[in-house]
Amino acid sequence: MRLVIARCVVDYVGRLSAHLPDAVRLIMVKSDGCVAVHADGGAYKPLNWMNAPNCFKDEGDTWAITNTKGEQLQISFTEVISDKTYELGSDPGLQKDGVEAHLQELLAGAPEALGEGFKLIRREHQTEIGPVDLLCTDAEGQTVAVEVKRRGEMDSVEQLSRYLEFLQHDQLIAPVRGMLVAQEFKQQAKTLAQRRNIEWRVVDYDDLRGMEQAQSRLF
Amino acid sequence: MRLVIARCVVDYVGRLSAHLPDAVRLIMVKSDGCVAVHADGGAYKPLNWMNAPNCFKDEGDTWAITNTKGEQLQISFTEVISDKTYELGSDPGLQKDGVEAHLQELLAGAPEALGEGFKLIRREHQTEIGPVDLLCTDAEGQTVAVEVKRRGEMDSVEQLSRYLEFLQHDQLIAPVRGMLVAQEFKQQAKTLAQRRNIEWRVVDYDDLRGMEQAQSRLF
DNA sequence: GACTCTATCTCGGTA
DNA sequence: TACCGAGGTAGAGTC
Repeated sequence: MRLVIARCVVDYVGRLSAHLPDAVRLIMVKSDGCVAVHADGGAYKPLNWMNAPNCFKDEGDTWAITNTKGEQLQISFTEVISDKTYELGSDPGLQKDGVEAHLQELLAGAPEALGEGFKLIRREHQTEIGPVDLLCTDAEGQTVAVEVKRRGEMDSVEQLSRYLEFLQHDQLIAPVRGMLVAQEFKQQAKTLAQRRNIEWRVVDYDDLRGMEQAQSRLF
Repeated sequence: MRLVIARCVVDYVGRLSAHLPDAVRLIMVKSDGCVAVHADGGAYKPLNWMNAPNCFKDEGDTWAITNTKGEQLQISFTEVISDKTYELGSDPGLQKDGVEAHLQELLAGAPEALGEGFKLIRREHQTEIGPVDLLCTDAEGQTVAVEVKRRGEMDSVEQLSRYLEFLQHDQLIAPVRGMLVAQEFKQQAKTLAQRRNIEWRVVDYDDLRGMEQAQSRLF
């Protein structure tokens, strides 16, 4: 990784045009070739950047970095204060826990957490406008389309509404109930769900984990 | 700005849990107190971070950074390779050109780009649930609610649908046509728009600029 | 402070 | 490759 502290002017032309007047900044060049220009503030997002893969041209006091789509980042240096390169080696990578995918996985393994007699038909059921997280049947054998979220907000209700709109026209599946499942809900989401005749249910991540472990001990 | 190159283990506990095994990384601390942990690859997004404002506790070989929501980032150093601080000064900031606001501006100045005989009634027409980008009349004098986007996606169709729902109940305005305008559209957005009886139209940014310039030369 | 919407979103998955 | 959806989305603007 190359770290350059320098006074510079930066221009980006691509999906939009952006210009940075002359000032001292950090320019980070990673070993995969991506470049980021950071100011000393403003969270982790750089002011300007160019992802890998790209073509890097060093013209002395100006760098011209172009990607395959023709977008270009140009950095003109007026004063280089520091220029150092470090060997970092490869990174073992980030391990995440507690995202939506895990919640969906746990629910697929324990559909009865959604309601008594619930059985899983399939995960990621494809429709014309995207995949429904879980397709189940309830105790009466009626189909239930389930949308799983970490937090239930308005757009979750709309997403499920869209799916239902299409599923109700699928003769193999209709009629369908809609159910929104999340660890917490915003009041607005509950209100909208009720108006749309969509059920909502709070599930607890740790409880589900417990159920899964209890089940795995049974077999 | 403080730049530390170090072998370290990182843990984040907050909205999710994330763990980084021991490896050499760059830790960037900006003057506003935000912290970012970068690997030597993977675009500009850090592996882990904590935005400002936060409480930074240096316990020697471990940093504990906590924000007001109780989320915590913990960095344990096993070997510090470099630790340097630079004065960057304040940044004049980024100047952008070519975002949605400009597209809306150009269309407001050239409504005929939306269809023959189109005339602008007003921009940012307020409804109970938010502003409609452009309100126009078509050649027949019927009102058209126009939503402007850089890219037309499903969310855009939903947004316009919501507005139309309210506008159709406004006796001064109804009946209203809905039109989605963008530089490009996703297929699913087109499908959903068609189902909702919403028109969609591709416009070209450079063409619009040309129209505007041609018009300004006329007067 | 809460809500809404944009973003050179980024990033990972999948067809 | 393109498309789709999640995100510790972040960040800006509005109310």
